[in-house]
Amino acid sequence: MTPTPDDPALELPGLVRDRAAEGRAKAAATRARKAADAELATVDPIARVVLDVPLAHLDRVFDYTVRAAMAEDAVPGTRVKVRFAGKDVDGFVIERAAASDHGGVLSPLRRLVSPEPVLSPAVEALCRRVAERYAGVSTDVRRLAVPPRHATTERQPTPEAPPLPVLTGCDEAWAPYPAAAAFLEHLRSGSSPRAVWGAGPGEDWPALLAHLAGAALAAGRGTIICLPDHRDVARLDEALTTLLGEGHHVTLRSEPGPAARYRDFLAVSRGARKIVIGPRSAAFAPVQDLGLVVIWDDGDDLHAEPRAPYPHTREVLLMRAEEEDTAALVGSFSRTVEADQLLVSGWAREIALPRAEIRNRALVAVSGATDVALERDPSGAGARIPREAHQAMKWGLERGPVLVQTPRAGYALKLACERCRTPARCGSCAGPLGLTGPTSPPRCRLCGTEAAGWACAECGASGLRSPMLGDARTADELGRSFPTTPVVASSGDRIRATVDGAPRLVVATPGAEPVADGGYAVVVLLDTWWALGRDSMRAAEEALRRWCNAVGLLQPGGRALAVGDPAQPALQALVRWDPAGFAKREAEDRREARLPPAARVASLTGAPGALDDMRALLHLPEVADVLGPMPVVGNPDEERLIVRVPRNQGAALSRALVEAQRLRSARKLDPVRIQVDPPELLG
DNA sequence: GAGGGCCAGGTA
DNA sequence: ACCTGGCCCTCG
Repeated sequence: MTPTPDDPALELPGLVRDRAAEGRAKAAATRARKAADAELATVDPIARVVLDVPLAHLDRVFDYTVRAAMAEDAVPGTRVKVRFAGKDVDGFVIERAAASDHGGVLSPLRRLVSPEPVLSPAVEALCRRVAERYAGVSTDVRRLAVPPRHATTERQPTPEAPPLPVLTGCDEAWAPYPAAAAFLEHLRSGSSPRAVWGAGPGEDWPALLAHLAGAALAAGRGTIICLPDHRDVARLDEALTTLLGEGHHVTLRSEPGPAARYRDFLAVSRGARKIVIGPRSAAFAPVQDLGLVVIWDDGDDLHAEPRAPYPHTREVLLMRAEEEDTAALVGSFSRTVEADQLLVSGWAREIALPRAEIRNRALVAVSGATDVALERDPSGAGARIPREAHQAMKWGLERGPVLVQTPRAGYALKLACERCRTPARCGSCAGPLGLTGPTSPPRCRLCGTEAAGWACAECGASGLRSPMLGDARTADELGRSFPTTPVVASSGDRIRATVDGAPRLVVATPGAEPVADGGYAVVVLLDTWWALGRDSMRAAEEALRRWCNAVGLLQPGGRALAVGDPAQPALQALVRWDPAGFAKREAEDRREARLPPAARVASLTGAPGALDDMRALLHLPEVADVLGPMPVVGNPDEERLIVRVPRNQGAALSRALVEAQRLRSARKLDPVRIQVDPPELLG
């Protein structure tokens, strides 16, 4: 535009003139804008806005003025665009106010993205509490809570819910649990009972949970039920549809895509649906008149959110129950130490089956896999599936389907020399050899090279044994033992959701068990030693949970047999169907080890230098204990620091961590990842 | 995150 | 007298 002047002095007056003209235009524009700005909303002209910026030091509200044109629509919970530090930033209106306590000049809301209030006050409060407790940024939590906007979907109206059918059968379904009557009564009368529910073996838990949601809805109260995986969600979805018909509940999931996800979310936020089921993210659903929150199988690690700030669904729901004063139910076939803590502290009551009723429902036994049998049959097959197990399967197959739970996927995972038991190695890369099927030769599990003519490097023997057997091998073996019985396998990426009630053998890995129509006649648990031998503090608790979930699939009066060491406490708890008692023992161990839930623990991960200055910025409670720094497995560039406080200092710990993170993020220091009570610390 | 003020220390 | 980099704070 302006030609480059040869002589700056000569051109200077021109520049001055240009500047003056620009200045006048700018001033006029400012005046015009000021005039428009001056027309502010007459009522509550201030909007408090949270910015969609994941920075700890910006995790607070900022005030903006609301122009008259937006006065009606910029309600709490709406998405807006605002000017922040010279840039356009997304945010949510949190509240409207008559005045601001900010000393400086306020900018106006730049744009109302949509008049749809998607962040309800209750959910906003929840996001803040979750962020506080997990020493994270509330923006991260809001992203878990509010799905991305889909404009087309938003323009469509949400169909109203049909009239609620007459509900029957709730009290009958819950009748076996004596304490359930009081829970139901309180739920219906609008108060907020809280319970830990130990479902009995063979329980049709989806039906019972559907009844609870129905009872709440009949009392005008909404329900959220979180379940670990999509198969559990599908089962409950079906039970709810059976009980209530279509149109009373939504299933929040991510699979059907952003449009469907947003449509279902809007159906909830607009109040047209009051029952929400789904995995983790459903815990944040903006259910109106929320009256009940439920978590099923809270020990499943799928309930732990893998994204920052790593909240656990159980904790989110329990916070919600407190904040919104709702009823709460923590249900499962097993019992976590955390659920036990709820009972011990008196926060919740127990809903359980009387012992006599448990005995009516299932007979659980242990069959020892003895060393004698191992000696006799070095392939291990005879010992893995002892005579008692075969007999139990035979008994079951006369009555219906039989489930065989075997802890490992694959065929023979590891091979060793038959004579000297030296692990078999690949000739070209020294990787471990394994079998993938009954007819294919052993292969290297690393490079895939076939090892057809293998001979042991130590002793020269050419025979291989497989000390570790997979579920495919188990299915194979059982197929030979029961030649006329159909055998189906379910594991890994080939999971079968259901089987009918016809007699058959179902071989499945834990968590992949199909649901049998009418329940299994018999459940056999193989290789129980393997699950117990995992290198994890929670190995026994997790093993028992998986066994209980399998035994949970029995038909009434069914039998279960676990193959393993009868002296093992976890197996004894299974035989007595006493996961509650086992959780109490585990709780005692954790208390002694000063681990959650007896303590609150934070894991701080980052570059060594970052951890050093983090420590300098951290003003921990007096009682805190700092462990480490220690190296992080699999990442040589990072170290980890563990900070531990007694449970009642948990809030103080989180506050200190947040404060340090604020300083760090303002100073652009290297990031430190914080995880509060990380599940993998124990596992 | 980006931009700006401020101080310290080095540079012309 | 001036530039540069690190530090720290503000941003509505």
